[in-house]
Amino acid sequence: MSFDQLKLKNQLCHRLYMASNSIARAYREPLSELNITYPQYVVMMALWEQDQITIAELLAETAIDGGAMTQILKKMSDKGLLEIIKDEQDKRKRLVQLTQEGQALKKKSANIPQQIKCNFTSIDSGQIEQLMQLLDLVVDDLSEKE
Amino acid sequence: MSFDQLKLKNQLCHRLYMASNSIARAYREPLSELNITYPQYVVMMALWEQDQITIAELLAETAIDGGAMTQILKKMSDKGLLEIIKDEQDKRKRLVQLTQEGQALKKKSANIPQQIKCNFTSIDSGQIEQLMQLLDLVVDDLSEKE
DNA sequence: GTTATTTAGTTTGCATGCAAAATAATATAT
DNA sequence: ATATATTATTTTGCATGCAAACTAAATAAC
Repeated sequence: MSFDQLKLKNQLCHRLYMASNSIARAYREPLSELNITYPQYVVMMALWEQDQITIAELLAETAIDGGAMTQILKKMSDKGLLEIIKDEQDKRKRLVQLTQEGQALKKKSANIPQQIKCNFTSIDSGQIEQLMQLLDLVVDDLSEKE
Repeated sequence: MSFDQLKLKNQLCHRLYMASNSIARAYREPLSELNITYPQYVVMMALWEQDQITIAELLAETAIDGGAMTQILKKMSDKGLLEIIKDEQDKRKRLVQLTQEGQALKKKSANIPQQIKCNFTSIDSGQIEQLMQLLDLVVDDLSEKE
């Protein structure tokens, strides 16, 4: 056998690894000016769309690890971006709620997508759309199927 | 303004994040049977293609972080998969060399690509090829340009 | 109505990714 | 030749991703 399948150049996983790390790295500088990390930015985006959701809902939206989420939310809470309040109906649950400062950060972030897109000179928006659709297929195929 | 650009569903970065994590997770089980982690597998793939290369070359091939690489190689060396030897010409450099055990692992890994591909039911090999090409464009656009 | 089970979150231990500082050795400059 | 800069690699500190164990609270079983 040829072992071609084991060559790095033929691995979708490695392409995803490099692309994901590359783009997360591209966000570092713009986000550091807002004093947040990339996963924290993801949490913010989720909350800007839907505020006052449970941690479980936030986990489902962001696909961030549960163990990491606890730490991330604690840091964001310390920074004054959000508050974690108890759900009186179900005391197991906790609700995440943006502070005014957290809400205000949305405006400061409005230009970040554009900043990132500036990097893309050899790929157009149609191809990015196509890329996202293909990635959705990958994620769907790999998600828990039961 | 609409802030549509800040919605999670419109973020290429988040698609890449989910896809990359999903596929790395898919490798966990098959690789745990070989007693290696995903980045260690990437190092192995690089070395199966080209053995006895410097750490710098290995970093370039794999795109793994330099700081992490030191630890990864140490663990792989402890497991007896490879050896790190000094370059007598240039004493700053160190060469990475597979052991017999490391070379033998290639055969045991031969079926892993197929195992992973079994997960893909809604995406065909043509689309995967297309996906990899698009990812290459992303990586190229985001790589250090100087 | 206790007991068992499930659900929501947190904690822990390990393995990175990353930036920045530190080390050691080679190459350059003057 | 010696000071300076560059290269190769390691170390350190912080922020996750992940699996597994753990806690607390709500549900289901009986």
